[in-house]
Amino acid sequence: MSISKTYQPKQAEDKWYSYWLQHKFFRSVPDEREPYTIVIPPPNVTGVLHMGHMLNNTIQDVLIRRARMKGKNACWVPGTDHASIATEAKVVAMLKERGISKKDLSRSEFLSYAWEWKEKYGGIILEQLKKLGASCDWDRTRFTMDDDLSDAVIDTFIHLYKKGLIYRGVRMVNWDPQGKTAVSDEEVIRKEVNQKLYYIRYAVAQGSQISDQRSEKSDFGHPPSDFLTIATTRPETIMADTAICINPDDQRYKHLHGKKAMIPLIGREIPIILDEYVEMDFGTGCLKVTPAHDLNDYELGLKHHLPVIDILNDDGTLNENAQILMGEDRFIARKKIVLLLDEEGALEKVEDYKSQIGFSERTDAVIEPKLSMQWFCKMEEMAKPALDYVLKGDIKLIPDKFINTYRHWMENVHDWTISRQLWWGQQIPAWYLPDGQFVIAKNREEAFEQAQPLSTQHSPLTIDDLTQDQDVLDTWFSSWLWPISVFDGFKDPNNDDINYYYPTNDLVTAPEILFFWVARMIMAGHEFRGELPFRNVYLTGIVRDKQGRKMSKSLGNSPDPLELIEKYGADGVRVGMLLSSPAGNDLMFDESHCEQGRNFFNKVWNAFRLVKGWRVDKNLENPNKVAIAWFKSRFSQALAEIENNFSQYRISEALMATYKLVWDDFCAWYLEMIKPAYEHPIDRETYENTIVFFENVLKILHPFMPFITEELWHDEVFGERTEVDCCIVASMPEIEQINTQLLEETEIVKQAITDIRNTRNNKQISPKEALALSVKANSGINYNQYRSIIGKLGNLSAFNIVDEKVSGAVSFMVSKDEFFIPLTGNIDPVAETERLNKEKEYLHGFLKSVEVKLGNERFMKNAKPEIIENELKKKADAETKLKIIQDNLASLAD
RNA sequence: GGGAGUUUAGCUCAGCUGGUUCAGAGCAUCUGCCUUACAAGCAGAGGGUCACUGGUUCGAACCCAGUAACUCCCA
Repeated sequence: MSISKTYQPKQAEDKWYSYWLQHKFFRSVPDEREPYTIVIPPPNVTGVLHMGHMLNNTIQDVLIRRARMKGKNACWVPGTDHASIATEAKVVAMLKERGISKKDLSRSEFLSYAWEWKEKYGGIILEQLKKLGASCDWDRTRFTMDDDLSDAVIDTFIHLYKKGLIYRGVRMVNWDPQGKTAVSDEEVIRKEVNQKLYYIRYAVAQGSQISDQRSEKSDFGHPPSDFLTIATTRPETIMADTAICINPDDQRYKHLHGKKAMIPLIGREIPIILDEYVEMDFGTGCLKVTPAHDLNDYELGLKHHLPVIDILNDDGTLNENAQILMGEDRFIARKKIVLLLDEEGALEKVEDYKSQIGFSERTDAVIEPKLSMQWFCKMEEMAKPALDYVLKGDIKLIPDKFINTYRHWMENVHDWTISRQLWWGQQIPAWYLPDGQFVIAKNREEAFEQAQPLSTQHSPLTIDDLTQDQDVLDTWFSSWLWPISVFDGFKDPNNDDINYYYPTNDLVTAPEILFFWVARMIMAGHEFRGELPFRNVYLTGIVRDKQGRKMSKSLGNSPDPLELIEKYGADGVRVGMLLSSPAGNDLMFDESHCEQGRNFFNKVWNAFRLVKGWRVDKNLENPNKVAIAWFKSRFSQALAEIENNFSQYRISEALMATYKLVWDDFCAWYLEMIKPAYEHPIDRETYENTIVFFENVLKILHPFMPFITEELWHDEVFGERTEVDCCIVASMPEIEQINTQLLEETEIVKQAITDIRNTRNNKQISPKEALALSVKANSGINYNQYRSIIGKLGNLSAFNIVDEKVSGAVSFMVSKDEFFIPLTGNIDPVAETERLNKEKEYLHGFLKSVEVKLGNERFMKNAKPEIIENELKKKADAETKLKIIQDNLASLAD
């Protein structure tokens, strides 16, 4: 069987992915092996694969494949999230395109459109993950609105309600006027925005005696006692003002105590109240208090028992309470009211002003603080044990710098707004009686039973008198159950799956959703199973572009992952994603990383072509015993390093260690050491060892580059393979004995070879021209062992081990050993002397610093013995080298 | 405004308990090679006042304090 000159990723990827599926290698069922479990952070059904997913899922797949090869029962559970706001927005947009308005649809009509949309597009992202090579157990695919998962949501709602952890109340919430729903604090993105600060005059009256200045503009505003000035960024809300507040200590406004002010344009009278909350040096020191439209004002209003006047409709337009500009959008109203105020002479000035404004994560609309009736979940009680898991180290956050952030959040946790004014999602199981009382029940029948005794009506209550709450639950209210619900832990709390797979092992996710999701899963795990949901949380970074900007669709700076796969192969992209992404650090994505990944698999492919081309001659002796022994040791050494990196979740470092082992040690050194001359056969022993090494190389590469490794695994050079003898389920090589002396000596040999090549470079001698080399071994290394390696890689015609210096030769020193290349015609004694003098100078300086250290009484007294010993050794080594150099200088002078 | 983090080669990052004259890797750069596995390559090389200022120590990239710049979270 011949092998093509280059690797064809696309073909191999399709072939092996379906082969793996067909042979159910991703499938996991409980057995006697140790489980290793990851639940996927379910991507939104509306999602298309972006670079963040690529990074996240590559890491998960590396972990899963590695665990599988280490003999664990590896289970990666995939699925999608119903993402209520995002999906509902998508469906509304789709309907709009078809000329249908949501208003004209009943709830069930709308939902049937939504499900239709979900069936059509909801699976796209999972299909895309397959292209990446994700080895999920697809038979276990779940969706957060599957019947069982929805049941779990409703049951937990009821459970928490009964426990007193869920309540209903009027609160100030973040209102998204575009999505027309409340959103949680975590879904509000704050951005700094250039705004205007408007200074507006309010007339002041004695008690309730307000003069009719309103009609006489000329009188307005001259004597300071006649008006006060407030500063606001939101002039359109003045109609909702219910007080003016000043600091009681503010000397400027003592005269206003106990008086009243009048709102311009509408002439409503409001009290002037005193509170230390007001900062005297911000704005004018007079604060307009608008309880309905500002959180702080709302709290101030509660304290001072102020009325609440809400002037906004759900869509952000002004309502009849505003008295003026009714029906206008809040931003248009702002512009118009400024003109009106100016006309009336109530606008003093306008300044530029920068401040933070909240935007909806989902719709990007400016968030409006709004009072509304919502459902809440109490967090404090559940946060406590969830915090302890992390503080005690039962759950590890990687990197651990996130522990602080986590603690800070958990200690200051506030109640969670769980209702959303949407249709797509789990409808809140609250049922209202005609008189406004409500019961919490799983369905209408149960609700009716509970409701009957409560009824205050004269006529008997009928089941149809009940109406269910129109709102649905926050998406995260289903996501937080994910690690339990994917194993049916609610429906059947003692089933084999949940008992076997739960708690899961690792969770790989973005730090942005540490609180949204991770913290709440920990709470849910404790609340509903009395156990943590996972042991390690690997927090990835954000994928950014070269300029450090977050990759996003709107910026258009994100490459299409599928195109990248097309261009560099899935293996190339996987390696590219991992090359530079330590946990918790943002990843500056650069396509050149993928190129590096592609070059890497190309290297592996070509190395394979070399080995595959060899012909074995059984009669040959093995001349490569040292090379083989060296690579064995080196492989184990690297394996230990890789192992150690993985144990600390340093995945990019594990990849780099693998990369260097394969490229440098295996290809550049080992294969070059043993490579037979062109068209010459190889001995059997070397060949067989090399085949085993290659197989081991494929194994350690597999988690990073699953496709090419599987492709090569099945080549005939490895002998017959059964149908299920695949790289994906091969067992990882184990660490064997490491011969440290051999490794150290080989490093010296490699350095000597480099120096030979260097000499060639400097003297412009072709690599093809064989050279003679002599070594005076002062270190005790037996160079006979390395004769063939040095001879081959250095292209030597002779290699002599000598006891005396060779005069008239180019020389170099590695460790303590001296090497000589007789190149009489080529030596420049002046340059050589200069070089040696430089070396001498350096060693003198070095020696001096060591001697100073050793002569320092306090060093000798305080330093650890092994450090002193090391310094003594350094001294001795330097002295030996110095002596050699001096000898060389002397012989040059002859 | 409060809290956290970062700052080491042109770029991306290592540097674990302070101890090889002030330091490593990959990529990029430069020089020479189309040497029948690989130019997506081979062989070499250069490149750093470890952000700044002080302190602790026999000894600091590492510990402490302050300064600056950037990033993130919360208000």
